[in-house]
Amino acid sequence: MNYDPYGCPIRYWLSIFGDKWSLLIVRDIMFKERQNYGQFQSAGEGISTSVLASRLNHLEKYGIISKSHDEDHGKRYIYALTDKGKELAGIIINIIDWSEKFDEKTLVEENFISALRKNPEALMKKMMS
Amino acid sequence: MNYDPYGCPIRYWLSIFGDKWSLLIVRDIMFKERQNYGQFQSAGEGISTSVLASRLNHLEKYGIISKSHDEDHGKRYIYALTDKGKELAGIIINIIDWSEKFDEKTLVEENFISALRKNPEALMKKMMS
DNA sequence: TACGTTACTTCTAAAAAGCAAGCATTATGG
DNA sequence: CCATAATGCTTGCTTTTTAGAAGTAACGTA
Repeated sequence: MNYDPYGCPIRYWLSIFGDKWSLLIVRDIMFKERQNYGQFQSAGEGISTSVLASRLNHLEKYGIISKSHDEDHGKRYIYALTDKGKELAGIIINIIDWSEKFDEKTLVEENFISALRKNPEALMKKMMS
Repeated sequence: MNYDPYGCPIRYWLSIFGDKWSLLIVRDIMFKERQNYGQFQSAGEGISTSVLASRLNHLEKYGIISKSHDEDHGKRYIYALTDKGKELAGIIINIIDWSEKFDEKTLVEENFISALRKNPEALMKKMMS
């Protein structure tokens, strides 16, 4: 049980998601249909605006999210998941599964958990669409 | 597509693994058979000793790793994955899969990747044993 | 052309991480 | 039974990162 230590996939993951906020932004887009700056900020998680700006840049730079003008709304931008970002679904499903299993305080909708454990592939496809 | 915002599983994950080092320690135990302080420290990743000590405490506190005396070796301790820690295998497999797919610089043994994509369940069981 | 909305940037203080050094505990060799 | 070495930390200081409040810039609307 081993793999090449150079170009480690775990380190790559950590270079993008090794902080308290980046994965929450992905979660917000994926599950909560948040898509612009104000929505991320007022999500109640308490991210400071300076860190939010830097995380959005970071995620865009690494190709996880895209940024485009919202035609109908002044200076507003729309942040969305790229394909690379959507394909985080598999990881996120596993995180949800694991947390639900080991943390008493974690609450996940029963529908979601049973879908996850019965047919994860189908759930993933739904999440990525 | 939604789940209850309270007791969020992603936040639980981040409370344990939302930093640059914790997941690397798990990787070291899982794949590199490292199991004591000196081995983690000299792994070449550059973790500072004070942070290493705090991360090991943290992981132990959250039930990811266990700490026991090495009977044969002076003051040495053995750090090992608990069941909860071993069950991170599913998440880690997905991270490896994703990184390999999207990062050119990431290198994973071909055997591992093909095992992962052909029969992830079997690989997981192997990893957890 | 003033005003609200949105998306940031800037500044300062607090917290965390990095780094070098030192200390404590447990063998081990003389 | 005392000096030495190996291991696992702890401590104190410096540097980097984050938090929080405030301010600015771009855009559309009245």
